[in-house]
Amino acid sequence: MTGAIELPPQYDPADVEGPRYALWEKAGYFIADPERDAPRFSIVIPPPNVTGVLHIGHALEHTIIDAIVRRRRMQGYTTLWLPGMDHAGIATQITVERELAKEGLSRHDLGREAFVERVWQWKATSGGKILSQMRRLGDSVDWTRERFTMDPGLTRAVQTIFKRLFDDGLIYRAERIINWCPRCLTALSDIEVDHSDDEGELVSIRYGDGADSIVVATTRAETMLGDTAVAVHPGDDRYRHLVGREVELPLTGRRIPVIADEHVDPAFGTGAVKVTPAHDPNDFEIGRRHNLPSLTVLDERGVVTAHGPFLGLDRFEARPAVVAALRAQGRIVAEVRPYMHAVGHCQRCGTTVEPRLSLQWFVRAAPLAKAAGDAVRDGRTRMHPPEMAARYFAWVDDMHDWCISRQLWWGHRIPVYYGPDGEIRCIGPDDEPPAGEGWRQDDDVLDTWFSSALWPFSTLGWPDDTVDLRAFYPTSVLVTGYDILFFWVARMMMFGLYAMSDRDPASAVPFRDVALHGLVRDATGKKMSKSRGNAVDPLEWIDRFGADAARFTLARGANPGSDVPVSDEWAAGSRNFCNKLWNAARFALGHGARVPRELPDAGSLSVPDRWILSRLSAVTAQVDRDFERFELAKVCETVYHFAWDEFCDWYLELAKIPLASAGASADDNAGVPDPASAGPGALDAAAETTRDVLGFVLDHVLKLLHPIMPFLTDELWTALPGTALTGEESVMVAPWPQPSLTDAGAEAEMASVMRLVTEIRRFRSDQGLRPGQRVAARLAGIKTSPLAGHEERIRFLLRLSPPDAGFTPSASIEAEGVTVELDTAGVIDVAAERRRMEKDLAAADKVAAQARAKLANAGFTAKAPADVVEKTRQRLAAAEQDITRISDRLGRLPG
RNA sequence: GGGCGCAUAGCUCAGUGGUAGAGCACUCGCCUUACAAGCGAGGGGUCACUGGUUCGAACCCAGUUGCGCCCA
Repeated sequence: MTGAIELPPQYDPADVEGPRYALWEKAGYFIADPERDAPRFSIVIPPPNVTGVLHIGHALEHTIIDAIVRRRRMQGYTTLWLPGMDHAGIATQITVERELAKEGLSRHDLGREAFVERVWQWKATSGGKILSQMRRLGDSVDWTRERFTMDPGLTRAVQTIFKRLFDDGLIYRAERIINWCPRCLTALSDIEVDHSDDEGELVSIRYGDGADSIVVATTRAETMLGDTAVAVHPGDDRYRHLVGREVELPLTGRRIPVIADEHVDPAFGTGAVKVTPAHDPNDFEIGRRHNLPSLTVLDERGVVTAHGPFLGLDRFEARPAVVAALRAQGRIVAEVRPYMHAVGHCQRCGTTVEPRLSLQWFVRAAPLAKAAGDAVRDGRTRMHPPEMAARYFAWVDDMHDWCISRQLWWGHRIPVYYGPDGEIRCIGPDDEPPAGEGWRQDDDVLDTWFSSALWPFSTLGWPDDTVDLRAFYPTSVLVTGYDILFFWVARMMMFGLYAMSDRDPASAVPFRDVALHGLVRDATGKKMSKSRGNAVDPLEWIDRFGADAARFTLARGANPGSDVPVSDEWAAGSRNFCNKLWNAARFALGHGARVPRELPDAGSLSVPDRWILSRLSAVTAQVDRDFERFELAKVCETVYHFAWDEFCDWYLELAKIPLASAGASADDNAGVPDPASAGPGALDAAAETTRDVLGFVLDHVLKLLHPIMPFLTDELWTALPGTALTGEESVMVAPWPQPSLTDAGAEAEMASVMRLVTEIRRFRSDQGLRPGQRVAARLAGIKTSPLAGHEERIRFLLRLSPPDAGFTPSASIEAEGVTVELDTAGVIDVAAERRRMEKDLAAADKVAAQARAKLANAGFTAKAPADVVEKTRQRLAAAEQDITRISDRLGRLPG
């Protein structure tokens, strides 16, 4: 009948994944049609770096996004997941400069224009590896809308917003202390600096002599060459006599003033601090307040420029040299070494950041940041999990101005021109740059994050009023790591609200929901890193376990806002789950399962049918609830448990009864008890119903799992007869399932069957009876029990044969109101049976004691809800019955 | 120093007032004709500590200890 019977017994993802992705792409399923009459759902990719390759963090993020997007697509939304990359100014420039260096060239040898051209060439040949890797993962992105931050359209967006901000006074140029990387030779914003506690030294130096001397402590002795004051607290009596006087700055011969400033902490060190306005942000502020000169003593590479013996020394060479020279003069009063203190490092290259006084462009953050905070405060944008909003507020409510100029060539060049007479002109994308003698454009480019901050609308065509922009902005959800809440989320909020300020406030936000995920960690919760050697390569996982297994492993750990531990073992477990589904489908297809046009009416459904359908309804509803709350881990847990522990372990086993009975020969039918009353017609009808229910449940399970495990589910779904009824060729575009029937009675009945079966299995296991061994048994009392209709099912699951003429029960077990008498051919392990019963007795005793204690408490019976009291009474009664029964049996055990 | 969070089985984590759970790991028995990447059964927890609220606390409150992260 179906070719599906020939499915191999093991699932091989390698056979399936590539062709299936190609099929989806060819069919155009990923493409969003904004003209279609349907609700819309959009997500922009957090743009990976053009120099990057797919790492496990991307795999996690993309799994989450793809799952969300695929479900919405199945729900009928016009769904856009927009892919693309950012140009990664510093990283890309470093990469290409490194290539050039192999040819013995620097970017200056090429010149700006040729260098930028060279970067574009590099991008064309070596950049964007991650895009093809995303296909391996199954990302259902709309490739026709792929964007890059340096594209003409996005560049136009950058120029447009720069000009607007400039005209609104929200962008300004100023000489400030900024974070400078002496290796990348560019300014960095505050958040591109990573702080760590490093070993250093704290050196106390005596400035001046005799009564006019004062001791200052510093971790950066070499900067003393640029000191222009010593500051003390105005209320500090120790130094009151010195304020207003001058002391001699050692090694330089300069005399510098002692000043009083409120911001000096009198309790720290000696209470006196050296002031180097050109090389320390705090000192810069002190300098501004007191009109101190700023003396730059280090150049852009961190080399000493102050004339004297230290000229030309690197800052880290100059430090010990300065200390040695001071020591020689007897000016070192104290040294603490090692001294742990916070040191900033360039996020890209790790070099110690140098605070540097320079002329840079800044975004005035306060008004933009306030709007960004308010949008979350008033619920226009919701954070998941909500606790994360606290961090967001802490950042946006106290945001420093953002340094946006970078001394690079790769990036969006600042659209500002300087005239011969000191004019400054900012031009928009459609303006002619000023021509004429003496005009030149600013040399610097903008921070990459400046363009990334526009991503949710620049990618949709802004500043033009495009169809896409109208259809897909605001985007529905932003999925990203909590570690870049500041980098990205806050800035997209700021720029989105600003650029869209002509819209109503509720639809000016760049996204309605922000779903934050954590970092992927190893099995013991350690951060993954190349140096530690514990990093997982997602492509290797895909090769070894399949993309679906890799995705399931990640999704299964994806609790909102929490880190995600993973290991090879867990990925193997996910692969096993894939294989389980594969085999469940193999069984079902081999037995004629097909998706019915509609479910058979309730009257022709068996109790197991109604049970599994009822459970499926509950699972479907639960999956929907969890998807809405971005609880991917719970989605996985729920479906995994249903598919494996309920559908496979119980329903499929029970389905073998009607399937084997119908039209089967006596031989095929071995072991399956014939219901004496049913004729062949009834048997066939039961089998047909079972085929329908099997197909129905399988169809739903595959749909529910498709967002997480797209490849396997589509492979099986398309093999399942009946799925194409409504014309869909792929589960990707099939309608998302809805709960069907609910039947609490069937659920309770099946729960009872399962408890009984498990109880007898326990006996069999304790007695060492092999699983396959048939045992003659009598189910006494079943006819009058609630399980009356289930005898053949119980017999089948337990491999119990009917009592024959010589039936001699050697053991009996009472459970669920049924007494199961077994003929174990006289062989019974009495000791094992005694252990089993004593254990049951102890358990019942414990339950009874707990329940009795509760009921003895007058407060409990008086104040607890009636149903809770009643349940406790029932529990006690049941336990007491068990105690009586088990004690009685124990007493009658031989020996 | 400020803020946020965490502490539940060997490991990683769910569980937000009413009988402590899952995956993996572990023990025993099984090639039972969908699946050994499997099947059946089992062991394992003073829910960090102390106090409080409550008839009842893993859960709510306060404090303590330890750990993590963000910011300065």
